[in-house]
Amino acid sequence: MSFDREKAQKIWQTVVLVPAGTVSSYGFIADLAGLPGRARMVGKVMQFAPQEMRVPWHRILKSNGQIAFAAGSESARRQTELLRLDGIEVINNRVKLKRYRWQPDLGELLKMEF
DNA sequence: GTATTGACTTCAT
DNA sequence: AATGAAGCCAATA
Repeated sequence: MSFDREKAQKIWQTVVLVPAGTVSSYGFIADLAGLPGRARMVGKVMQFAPQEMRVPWHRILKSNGQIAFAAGSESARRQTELLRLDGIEVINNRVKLKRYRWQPDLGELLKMEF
């Protein structure tokens, strides 16, 4: 495989920081991971996230709060279920960002400097 | 090697 | 609210 393990690591590591009960977006994660403008790469890399890392992929949504998968698809339903387990309300394949958006503090971000 | 795709985002209609 | 175009770039074909 010709995939960039280093960038992937950084992305996974960033997503792991998203706490239960909150959500974030592909673009924002890309920014935090030092890859501004590369939201698509975040989604790409998620497929390859090793299970032992327990990456909370379901907490990542589009910038407008919608689930990235087509409404009604198998993946969308699974994501919806996981979000509800986190206590997040999902309506019409979308979440209210005003209510659930993750706002990282400096302490959390500093953990990533390694 | 070129071309298309896609777990995206933003701006402009 | 909906739609389209442009930017993005690694993975697939």
